[in-house]
Amino acid sequence: MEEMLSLAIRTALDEMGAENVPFSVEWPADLAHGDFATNAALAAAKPLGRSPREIADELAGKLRDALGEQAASVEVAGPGFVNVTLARDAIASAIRSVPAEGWGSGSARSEERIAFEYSCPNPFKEMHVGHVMSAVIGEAASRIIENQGARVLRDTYGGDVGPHVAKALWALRRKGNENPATPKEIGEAYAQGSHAYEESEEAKAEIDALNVSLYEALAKEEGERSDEDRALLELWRHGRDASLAAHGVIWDALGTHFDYILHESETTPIGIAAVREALEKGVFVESQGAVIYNGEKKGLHTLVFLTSRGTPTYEAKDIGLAFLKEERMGPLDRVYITTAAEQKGHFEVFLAALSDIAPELAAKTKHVPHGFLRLTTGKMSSREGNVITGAGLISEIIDTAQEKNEDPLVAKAVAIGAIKYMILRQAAGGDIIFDPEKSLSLDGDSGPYLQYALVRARSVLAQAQKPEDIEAPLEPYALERLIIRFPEVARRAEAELAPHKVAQYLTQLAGEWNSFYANNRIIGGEHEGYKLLLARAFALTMERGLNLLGIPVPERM
RNA sequence: GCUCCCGUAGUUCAAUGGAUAGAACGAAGGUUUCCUAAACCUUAAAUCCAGGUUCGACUCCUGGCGGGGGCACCA
Repeated sequence: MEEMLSLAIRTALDEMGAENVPFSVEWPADLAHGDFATNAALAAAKPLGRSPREIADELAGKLRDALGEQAASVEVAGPGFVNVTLARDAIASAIRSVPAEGWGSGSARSEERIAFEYSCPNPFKEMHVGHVMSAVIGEAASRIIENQGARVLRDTYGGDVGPHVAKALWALRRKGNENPATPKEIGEAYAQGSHAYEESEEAKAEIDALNVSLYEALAKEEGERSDEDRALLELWRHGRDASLAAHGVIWDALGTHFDYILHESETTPIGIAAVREALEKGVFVESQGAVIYNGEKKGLHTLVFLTSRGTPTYEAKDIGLAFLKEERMGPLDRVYITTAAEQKGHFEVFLAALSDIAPELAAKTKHVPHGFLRLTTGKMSSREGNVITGAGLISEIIDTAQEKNEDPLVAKAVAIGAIKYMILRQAAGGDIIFDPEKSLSLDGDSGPYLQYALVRARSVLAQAQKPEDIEAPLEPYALERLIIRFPEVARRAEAELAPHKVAQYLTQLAGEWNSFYANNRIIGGEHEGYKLLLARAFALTMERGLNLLGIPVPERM
């Protein structure tokens, strides 16, 4: 419908001599202004040298002819907007034809193969809320992209080598723990190692040495490894496996999964080789024993890629990762990488370096920054003991949800819905302010609000006879006009990679449904058949919308 | 110091350069012989400051004030 309108406006403008004037077709904030509005007359006023009202009148006339029975009215309003209100029959027929499958899907990306990286917790550390945020955003974005026809390959990438691993391993060895099984043991070991690293010169030296030893042991062929290497690697594998198993539990709870789990230990050799090769070509330079990328030439920071000890930093590993993804997951049309916004500067330098090494890889890579979850009670820090782990957040919210829901499955769906909505309701990239005292909202602007609206609609449908298509009431409900916008909302959310657009829309939709529900008797009321069709269309829309966000739908509430 | 991002009701967030800046929480009041009151209906309440561009500015530009991130051997 919107496309048809755009085309009609374009044609009309062409006839009036305003060929290349850009214009927009938008949804008036107030439904009283119609279903669509265009600023075309305002935009064309200057180039045509005529008054906006005059052009708007002419344009409205042309649109009336072009749209025919589709439009109930085409009116000029305000300074020169042209508002189009859809005809009752056009709306009703759109409501009747909402498909049971695939409603709101598109084909804009149907030929594309896309890698989406998110969550990315490090082994040897507990998953914290940042990784949960990333997982929620990444899963929703992946679904929104898939909805436009693309094949999305989800991947997560973690640092299974590096100083943080050395700290954990060092502490585990100190305690004589050769087979750590729980994330808690590993998390504590990491904390102890970090502490020792800062407090003791001796420990620092040992940990640095251990870090290098691990890199070296990994780089050797199995036959070249010493007993010491093998023992270190075994401990390392135990720790990594235990961490990954714990992360898997949380990913499951969040309803996400990965097609590829990639590790820094795999990207390290590729990254080092690529950086060394590029060093010879002058992409990197040596400075104080380290290999650095001089970002100043592109207005960026200068960053170390290979340290003076010969170990790679995560920028070098990311170079390796770009190649590894292409090799393992490719061919890829686009590569999305989600990280915390604080890494923006680092990412720019990485991308600048990559564009010098492999421009085709850099060109298709896009960074998706996300904010932090911040506490109203102050900054999270392990010293303060107010760090929220992913597991802790989830179990806390489930406890809250359980107060109203005895059924654990329902409580879980409500809790996960609440967490996901909290993260997805606002534009990704900004911090989320979380008040642990108030916990999080299960009323109003919340995940459960959306779930509840859907559960009620389904309940009505379950109790009613099969919807019969009888006459629609003369005046369309606001709910109807909102429902038919869904495909366009989904399309825009993908184009702008903005899951919150879906969340915002669904909240408005749920509000409109709740209002309709409260003010209209459906079963046994007037126009029962049509109202049931409307309830069905609403339920399908909400269901699809929640699905795009990855928010589960409980059977009842 | 350099650089990036942000500043909207008491609070947490929306608003592709458009019409009367929209929700929710909180506040005040109301709604249940009727399909689930996690709901609905009312009311009060906001664009940091000063310029500029534009028919039109929360949005773009300049300057200020305030907050946050980043700035080489962590990730």
